[in-house]
Amino acid sequence: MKKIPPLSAEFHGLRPTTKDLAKFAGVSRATVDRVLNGREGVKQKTIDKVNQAIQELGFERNLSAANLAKNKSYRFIFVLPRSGDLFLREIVRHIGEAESLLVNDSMAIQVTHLDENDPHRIADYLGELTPKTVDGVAIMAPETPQVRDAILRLHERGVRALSFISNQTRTGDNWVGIDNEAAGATAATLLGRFVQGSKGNVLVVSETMKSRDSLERRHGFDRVLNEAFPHLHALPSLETYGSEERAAAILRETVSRQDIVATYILSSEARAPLTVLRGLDQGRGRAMVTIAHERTPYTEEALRAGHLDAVIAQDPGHLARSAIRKLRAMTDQRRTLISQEKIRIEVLLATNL
Amino acid sequence: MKKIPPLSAEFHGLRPTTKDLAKFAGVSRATVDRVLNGREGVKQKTIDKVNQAIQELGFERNLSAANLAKNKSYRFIFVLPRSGDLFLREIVRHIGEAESLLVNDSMAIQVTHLDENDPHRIADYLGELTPKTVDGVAIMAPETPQVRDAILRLHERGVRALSFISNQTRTGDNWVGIDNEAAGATAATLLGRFVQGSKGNVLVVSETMKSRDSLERRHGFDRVLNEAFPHLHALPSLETYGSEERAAAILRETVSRQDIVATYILSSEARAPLTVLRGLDQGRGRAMVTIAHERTPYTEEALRAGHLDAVIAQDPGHLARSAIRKLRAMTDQRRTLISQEKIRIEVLLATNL
DNA sequence: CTTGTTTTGAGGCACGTGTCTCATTTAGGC
DNA sequence: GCCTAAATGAGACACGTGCCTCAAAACAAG
Repeated sequence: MKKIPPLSAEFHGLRPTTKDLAKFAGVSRATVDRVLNGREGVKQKTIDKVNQAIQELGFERNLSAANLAKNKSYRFIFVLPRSGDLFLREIVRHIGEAESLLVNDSMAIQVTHLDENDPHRIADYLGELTPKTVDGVAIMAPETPQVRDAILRLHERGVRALSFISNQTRTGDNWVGIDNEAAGATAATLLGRFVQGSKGNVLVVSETMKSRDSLERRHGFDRVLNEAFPHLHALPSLETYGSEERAAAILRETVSRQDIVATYILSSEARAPLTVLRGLDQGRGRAMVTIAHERTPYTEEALRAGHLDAVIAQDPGHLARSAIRKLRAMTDQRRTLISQEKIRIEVLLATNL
Repeated sequence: MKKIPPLSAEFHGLRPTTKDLAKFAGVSRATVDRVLNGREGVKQKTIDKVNQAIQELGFERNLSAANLAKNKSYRFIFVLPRSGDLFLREIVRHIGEAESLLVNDSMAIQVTHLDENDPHRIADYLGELTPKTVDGVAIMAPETPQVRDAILRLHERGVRALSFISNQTRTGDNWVGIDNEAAGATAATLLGRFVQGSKGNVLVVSETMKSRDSLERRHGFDRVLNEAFPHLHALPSLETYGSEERAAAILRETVSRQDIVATYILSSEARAPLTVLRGLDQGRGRAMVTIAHERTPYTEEALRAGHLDAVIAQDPGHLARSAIRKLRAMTDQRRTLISQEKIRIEVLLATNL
C-alpha cells in the first residue's frame, strides 16, 4: 500500500514572536516595540535592522494578543437613512445578526438612523465622531458636498469611513456595494430574453431618478436594451415618489395608452408599483414580464407566486458583513480578500430562492 | 438644533471575565475553570452556581485569550479529488487565498488530493487522522460506505468532519454546498424562458450520471421542464466520461438526428462539450440556447463571447471560506450565521460577471 | 470524634503584545 | 577626553484564560 502523505511541517509550525524578532535583530524587546508601534527616538539604522528581521522571519504581529493587551474593542457605526424601506430593514437585521456573533471578537456595532434628506445633520453627526469614541463608520447617504467633506475630515481625524451601498463618487476602495450599471444591464438581459413577442414598449418605474444609483441602473438597462433587443423600446422612467396612489395613477394611465410587454422596477422599494401592476394584469388578461430589485419578504413572495419573473438582488447580509470586515481591515491596516468583498449581482428566480 | 444621539453605554461596555464570574458565583477562579473546562471533582451544586452566574452575567469566554493561553492553532485539512477539473482548481486557489489571510488567526490549512475512485484509500487516510494532529476535515468524495464509515469514526474520535460540495447523505448540518435539485430547476427555468421557438428537444450532457449530484440536477431540471415548459422535451443524458472525442461523437450524432433547440451541460467540466457544440453551431448556422455550470475562466469567456447563455454557479471562494468557518465553529462549539453559510445558486450572464 | 476522601481555594506561571520606568550604553559636539 | 543628549536595554505589570501544585476546608464513613 502506498504511504499516506504526511502532514507538512509548517502545519504545526509556530510563528515568530517579538522575542524572536528581538533576538534576530540583535536588539531588545523594548526597541522592537518602539519600531513596531512607531514610537520616537530610534535611530534609522536600528529601525532598518528590525524591519530587516521582520522581513526575514516573516514576522506578523499576533493581533489577538495585541488587542488583548490593549484591551481594545472595535467600535463601528452604521449611519443609515430613516426610510422604512423593506430592503433597508433587511440590512439592519443582518447588521444585528453579524454583531451578535462578532461580540466574541470584541466588536461593537451601532446603527444610527438619520434623515437622508438632511445632509447638514448627517455632516454634523459625522463631525462629532472622533477616534476616541469610534473606530469606523459605514455611511449610506446620498451624495452631497457636505457629506463628502465630512467623510474627508473623518479620515483626517483618523476615523475610518466607508460608503455603504450608495456611492460617494467612489472613495477609492472605501466602498461596499454593487455596480449599478451592471445591475441595470442584467435586468435588461433577462427582460429582453424573457419577452417572447416581437416588439413592444417597456415600462420603467422608479421611486425617484434623482439618485446616482437609479441613474446608473437606468443607463445600464438602456444600453443593453438598445444593443441586444432593438425591438423593445424603454419608455421614460415613471417616478412614484414612494406614493402608492401616485404609482397607481401614472401606471394605469401609461399601461392603457401604450403596448407594454414588460416592466422594470428599478428602485429598491418594489411594493407599491407591484401591487398596482398586479391589479392591472388582471384587467388586461395577460401578464407582462416583470423584473424588480432586492430580495425582501415581499419580492420573494411575488417570485413564488409568479407575479415577478426575476429579481436582481444584492445580499443584504453580505453587504453588512463586508462593510464590517472592511472597516476592521482598515483599522488594522490589513488587506481584505478581493473576491470575498465583491458584492455579487444576484439573479433570483422562483427556483433558486 | 436637535441633539445628536449619543453613543450607547454598551458600545464601550466591558465584557465579564472569569474573575467576575468567580466573584458573582462566590467561588474561586480555580473552580470556575473546573466548571468551564469540564474537569472532574466538582459538586453538582457548585456547577449549578457557576452556570447560574454565567447566565446572569451573560458571560462568554474570550476565545482569543483562551487560544493564546493554550497556544492553540486550528488545523484543518481539505480532502479533494485528484481530477484536473477547472472548477476544482478554482476551489484550491480560494482555499489558498483564504489561508493566506487566516494564518493571522492562527489557522493552518492543508489540501490533500486523493483519487476519488479509491474509497479504500480515502478511508485509510481519514482513519489516520486524530485530534492530536488535526482539528477538522472537509471531505469532497463520492458517497461510499467506506467513506461514510470513516467519517463517522472521525467524529467519534473527536475530529470534526464536513462534507464538502458533494453530499454524503446529508450528515446533518455538516455539509457545505448547494441544493443541486434547485440548481437543475434553475437551469430549466432559464433555458425554458430563453428558448424562443415553439417546440423542440433539449440536449442534456454530463460527464457521468453516476454521482448523486448529477442525478439531483437532472431531476430538478426535468421537473421544471415538464411542469413549466411542456413544449420542450429533454433527451436522455449523454455521458462524455470526460473524453472530448467521445463528446464529439455522441453530440454530433444526436444533433444531426434530432431537432435540438437547447443544451444543458450539467457537470462541472463544461469545456469538452462546449468546444464540440461550438463547432456544431457553426455547421447548423444557428445557435441554440446553452446553459452550463460553474464559473471558470473558460465559462466566463464563453459567456462574454455569447457561446453560453447562462451559467449556474456556486462561488468557489464562498464554498472554501464557508467550510473553514464551519469547521472552526465546530471545533469552538459555536453556532454560525445560517444566512452567511447558505451557498447561493448563482445565475451568471454576460452582464453580471 | 477521628480518619480518609472529596471538594475548594490560593497562587503562580504561561501565552504574545503593549506600555511603563529607570538604568545603562552609545554617539555627537566640543 | 569629557559632557550631555540621544538611544537602547532590562525589567515589571497588564490583558483574559488555561493549567498546574499545594494547602485548606468540607464532607462522609467508621
